[in-house]
Amino acid sequence: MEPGVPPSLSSRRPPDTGAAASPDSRPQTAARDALRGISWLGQVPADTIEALAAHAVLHQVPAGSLLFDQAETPVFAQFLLAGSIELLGVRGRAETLIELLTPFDMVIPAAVISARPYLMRARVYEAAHLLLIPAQTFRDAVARDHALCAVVLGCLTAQFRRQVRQEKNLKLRSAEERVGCFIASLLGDAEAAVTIRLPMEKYLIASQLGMTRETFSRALSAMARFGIVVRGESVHVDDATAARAHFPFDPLIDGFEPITSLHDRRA
Amino acid sequence: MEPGVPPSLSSRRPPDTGAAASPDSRPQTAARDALRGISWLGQVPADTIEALAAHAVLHQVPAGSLLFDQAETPVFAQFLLAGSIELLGVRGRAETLIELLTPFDMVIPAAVISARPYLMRARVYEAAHLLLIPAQTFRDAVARDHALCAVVLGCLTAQFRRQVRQEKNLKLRSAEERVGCFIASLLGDAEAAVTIRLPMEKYLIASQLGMTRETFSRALSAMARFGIVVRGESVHVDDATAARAHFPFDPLIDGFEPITSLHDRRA
DNA sequence: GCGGCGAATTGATCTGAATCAACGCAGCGC
DNA sequence: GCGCTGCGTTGATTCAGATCAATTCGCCGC
Repeated sequence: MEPGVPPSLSSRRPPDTGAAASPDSRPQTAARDALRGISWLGQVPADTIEALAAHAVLHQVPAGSLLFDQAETPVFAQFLLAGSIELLGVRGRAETLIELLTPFDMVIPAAVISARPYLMRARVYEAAHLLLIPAQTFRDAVARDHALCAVVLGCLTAQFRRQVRQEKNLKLRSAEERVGCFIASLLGDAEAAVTIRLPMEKYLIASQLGMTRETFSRALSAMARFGIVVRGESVHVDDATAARAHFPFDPLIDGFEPITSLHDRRA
Repeated sequence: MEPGVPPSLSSRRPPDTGAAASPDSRPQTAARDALRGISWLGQVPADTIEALAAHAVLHQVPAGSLLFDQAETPVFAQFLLAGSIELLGVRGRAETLIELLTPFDMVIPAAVISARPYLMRARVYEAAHLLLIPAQTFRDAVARDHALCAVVLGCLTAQFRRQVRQEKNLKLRSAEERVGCFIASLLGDAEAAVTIRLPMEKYLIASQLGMTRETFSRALSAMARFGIVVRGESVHVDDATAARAHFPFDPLIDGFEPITSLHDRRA
């Protein structure tokens, strides 16, 4: 049933074996610096950051690894620092991609916060760099620190809205339109003829757009009608303005969804 | 493109005209009682409840009304006290149902919290009873009161997880399976033959299950194979246990998703 | 050079569900 | 009574996109 299931079906390596962390002479320092690097945690006071860092572990995970499976109970709160992670709904053998996470995001905070079983499988797409904090430690910190609670709320808000956007894209546009809009989104504000490069392998893009490789390939060919010619990973567009006109940007579907905090918009 | 668009296409009555509220000699008292009636707000201290109630308005809205449209900026935080509300993704003429809200839930807190445009249209399904709080008042209260922040986080968490469940149901099951599982969920723990009643009109169920009336009707006929016979709004099941076996309950899709607060599971 | 392998392309076919269309059958107003 | 209108059923048709199958391309190791 499912488009885009990567071939390497995971060298099962649950992070539960916290031991395998990258060795560091002062691990807490590294963890603290990593947390500091997440800009949307900026509002969180230093002592809470320290408390989290004290129990944190940094982890590198190769592509294809299973981070956790659905029905498992969250053991760690996880921050994605690099790479990407696919979140999949699973039923028997069938998998369906629900979302693709990129830095700097949390891995399903909804399950961690509610201390209930994951509803999705998480598999590493591109080799990832994670920061792990024991789930209970994290929940305690959220319960104690209002500022942390507020930024987690902001993070979850962004994830919710991204999911709505994704669902609208899938249900309101045809496969060809999705491809066209995806290409259009790569054009930036170019005016005339441009040649750009696909940002990743095609089967990867296909699964993000919710279709099979074959359908994606056919849709790309069909783009020729609009002066969009794809050869290999390079995309030549005769007239960027015209292309955008055919596949108009919809801010309520395609727009970027930043993680914001309550306090950001007080001003 | 869309299943289940109700006929009465909204007697546009935006709540922005806060005036139309139900008259009450002591409106704040009524609002406070309403807020007290929302059990998941239990953790929130009395003075915050009072502050919210002071600016709150109670509102009754008939079926079919448009609460707000996508792209609008939230004016009120809204609590659904009775009735139901459909949340729709819209593109041009096409609508697609994303979620159906029931009491006691907030109406897209994600947009209110982030102070960004709604991504969905909200239309009243069954005549609704709402409590409105000016958006900025609500955001300020969340920014000031940690407990309120925590329960809103819990509310949003539940909504996120419900949406994941819904998406899995749609993408991992066929139309017929969805219908079967829906029927099975109505059986409770009956063992042998039972006759039950459909909880609402069929076209309504169809749209909740993400299909057209026609497809739903055909699927119901097909249920006869499994000893499930529908006539009018009554459903006769020959063997409830067998029916459940054909359409097994999946706790990661069908399960109920309660609104929980961080503090609930401290014990 | 060769062989092998996964990604990509292309074509043929299949299928689930939407769409289109016609009709039965309630309830309601007059 | 009449006709209306909205729900529900049933049948025929269409269609987008998945699936199946066959090839080609590009890349890597040797």
